[in-house]
Amino acid sequence: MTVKPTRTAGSQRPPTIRDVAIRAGVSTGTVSSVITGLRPVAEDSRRLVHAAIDELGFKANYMASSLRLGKSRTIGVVVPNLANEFYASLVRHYEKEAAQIGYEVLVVASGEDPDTEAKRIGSLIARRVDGLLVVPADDDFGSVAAFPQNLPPTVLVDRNFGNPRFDAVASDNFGAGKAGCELLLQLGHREITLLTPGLFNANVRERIEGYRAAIRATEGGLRDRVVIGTRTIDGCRAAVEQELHRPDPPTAIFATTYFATIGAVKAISSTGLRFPEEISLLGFEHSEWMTAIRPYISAISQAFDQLATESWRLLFRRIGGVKLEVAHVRLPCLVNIRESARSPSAREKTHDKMP
Amino acid sequence: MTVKPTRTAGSQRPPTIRDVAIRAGVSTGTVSSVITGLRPVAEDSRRLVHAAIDELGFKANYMASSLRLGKSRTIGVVVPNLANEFYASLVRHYEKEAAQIGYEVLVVASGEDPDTEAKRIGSLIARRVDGLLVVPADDDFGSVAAFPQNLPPTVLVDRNFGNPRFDAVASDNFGAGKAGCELLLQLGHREITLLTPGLFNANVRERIEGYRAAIRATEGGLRDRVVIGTRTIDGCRAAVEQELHRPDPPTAIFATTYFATIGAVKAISSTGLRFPEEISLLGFEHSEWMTAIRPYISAISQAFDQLATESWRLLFRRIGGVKLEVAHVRLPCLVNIRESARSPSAREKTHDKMP
DNA sequence: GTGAAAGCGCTAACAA
DNA sequence: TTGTTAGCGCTTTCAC
Repeated sequence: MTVKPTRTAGSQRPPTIRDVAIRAGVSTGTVSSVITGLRPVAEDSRRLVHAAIDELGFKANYMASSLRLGKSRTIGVVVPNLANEFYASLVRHYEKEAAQIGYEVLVVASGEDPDTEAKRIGSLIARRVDGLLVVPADDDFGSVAAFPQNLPPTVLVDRNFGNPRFDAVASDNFGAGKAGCELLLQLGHREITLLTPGLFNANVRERIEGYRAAIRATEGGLRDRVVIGTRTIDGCRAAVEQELHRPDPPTAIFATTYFATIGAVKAISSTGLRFPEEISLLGFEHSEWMTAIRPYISAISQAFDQLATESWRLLFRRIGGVKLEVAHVRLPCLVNIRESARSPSAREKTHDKMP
Repeated sequence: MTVKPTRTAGSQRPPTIRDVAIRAGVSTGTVSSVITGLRPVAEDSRRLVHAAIDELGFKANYMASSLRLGKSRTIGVVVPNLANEFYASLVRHYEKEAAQIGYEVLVVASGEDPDTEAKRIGSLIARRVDGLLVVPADDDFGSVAAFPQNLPPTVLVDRNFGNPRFDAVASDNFGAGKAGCELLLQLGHREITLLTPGLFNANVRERIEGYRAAIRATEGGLRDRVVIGTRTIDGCRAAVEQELHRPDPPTAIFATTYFATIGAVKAISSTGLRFPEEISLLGFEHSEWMTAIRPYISAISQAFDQLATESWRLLFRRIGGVKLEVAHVRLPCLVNIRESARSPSAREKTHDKMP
C-alpha cells in the first residue's frame, strides 16, 4: 500500500480537501462542512480549516463536487452566431445572471446549422449542464436525426416559439412587422419594400405577415413588395441595390433583421441617393452605431434584456420545479423613431420637377 | 445491500457506463475501451456496446471522466466586457477553435474590475479549466490580494503585455498610435486631437506615446493635444464635444479605442460640423457599421483574429509543454483608410471666408 | 481481449 | 460536534 503524499501550495497538482484536513488536524467531513456550511462546525475547527485553506491555496474541485451532487452549476448557452450583436448581448446578460448566483455559462455557436447545433449540444450534455438556453438554428429544434435524447431543462429563445416540447420566449414578430409598416405608412410612404434575408424562419415570416397586414389594411390598394436577400450582410446589400435600381424604386425600405439592416444601409450608401431625403429606412434591432452617424437609424428592436431575463427566469423555474406546464412568453418589440425614416415629400418633389 | 437499478432512456437520471455494460453484457472496462478506443476490443463486443449506447441514449459523463483524468477539456475565457465588439469577437474565435478540438469555453466578464476578475477566475479554477485566456482588467494582472494562487496555464491577451509571469500577445500599440498620427499629418492636419478614455492602461498610454512621437518628428513645432474622456462612450463623447467647442478646435480627431471612436462620431454628429469636410476622424478597431453610413470611418484596427489564434496557440503550447520560456508576441495593427479622414482643405477654405 | 477493483475529490448518511 | 465511509461515473492497472 502506497502512502498518499500531502499536497502543498507549491506542488504540481492542486491541494485536495484531504490535504486541508490533514493540515488542519480534522477530518475531510469537517472540512466539507466548513466549506458548504451545511452542518454546524465548532469555532475552533472552523478557524483551523480556514487557516489550512489559505496556507494551501485550496480551491474545492468543482468537478468532484458536481459529480457527487449530480449538478454542475453550469448553464449551456447556444447561439447561432456570436458575430451578431443581438446574440452577443444575450450572452452578456446570461453571463451576468450566472455570476450573480455562482453559476457559469458554457457558450457554444451553432453557425445556424442544425447538425452542428446537435453536436455542440451533445458535448454540453456530456458536461452535464444543469440547463440549456438556446436560440435554435432552425424552426424545428431537436428534429435532426443525431439530436441527443434526454435534454436537461431547456428554454428556447427568440426562435421556434411554437415548439410544444419546450418553454420559449420570443418577441411579437407579427406586431413588430405591422408596427414598422404602419409607421412608414403614416409618414406617407406608398412604396415600401420589405427586406428579408430569407424565408427560412418563422420570425421573419411573421414580420412579413405583419407588414402585409398593415399594407392590406390600407385603403389605397397598395401592393406589398418583399425582397429576399441572403443570410449575410452582403446578400442583403445586393438585394437592396437591385431593388433601388428598378424603374419603380421604393421610397422606403424596412429591414426585418439586424444583418438586413446593415446590408440596407450599405446599399443605400453606395447609391447616389440622398439619405433619408430620397429613401427612408427602418431597421431592426438596436446598436450603438445607429445613433452615431447621421442620419440616425430608426429601427424596431427586440427588448433583448427582457428576453434574456425572462428566459433565465423560466429556465430556473424549470430546473427547480417538477411537472410544470410548458410556458410560452411573447414580448413586445420597441419602436425607435429616429432620422432615417421620414416622410417621402422630398423625393416626390424631385419627381415633380422632371416629368 | 441495495441493488442498483439499471437506467434506461426514459428514466430520470441519465444512463451510466454501468447501464451500458449490463445491457451489452460486458464489463464497464470494456465499454470504456470502446468509447476511448485506448485498448483493443473484439468486434463482437464493440457492436454490442454500440447497440446498447444507442438504445440507452448514453452520453459519457464528462465530469466523471474529467475528475478521473485530471483535465476538463475546458478553457476559461475572461474578458472585461462582452458589450465591446472587440472582446466579443475574441470570444467568437475562441469558441470556434475550441469546437474544432472538442473543447468548450467557459466565458466570464470582469467588468474591468480586478476584484471581480479575481473572483471569477477563482470559480474557473474551481471548475478546473485546463487553461485561461484573459484580457486583464488592469495592467497588473494577478496583483489583487484575493487573487487565486496556482493558476492553470494562462495567456494574457491584449493587455498587460509586459507581465513577466505570463505568456502574452498584444498589438503594437505604439506603432498604431504613430501610424495613425502620421496618416493624419500626411493628409495635412496640424491640429490633431488625440482622444483617450483615460490613462489607466498601458495600451492607450503607448498609443499616446506613438502619437506624440509622430508629432515631435514633425518640423512644424506642432503641439500635441490629448483629450481624456471616460471609459464609457458618453464620457468620450462629452470630451470631444467640449474640444470641438474650443476657440481653437482641432481639424482632426484620433480616437484610441473602440468606445472612444463611437463617442467621437456621436459628438461630431451632434455638432453642426460638416463631416468629414470640416472635421476628420480616425477611429480604432473595426466594425461593420464603419463601412455602412457615409462617411465610412477610417480606423486603425487590431488584427483580432491573429490575436485570437496566436494566443490560443500559445496556450496549448503551454498546456502541452513543460518548462517553457515565457513568450511575448506583438502583432502589428492594420490601417484602414476610408472616408472620415481627409485633408483639412475644406475647413481652411471655410475659415478663409470669414476672418 | 476482458473483467475486477481501486480511486480521482468530494458530500452525506451514519455512528459515535 | 465530529469522524468514518460509501459512493457519484469514469479510467486504468493488474490479473486472467
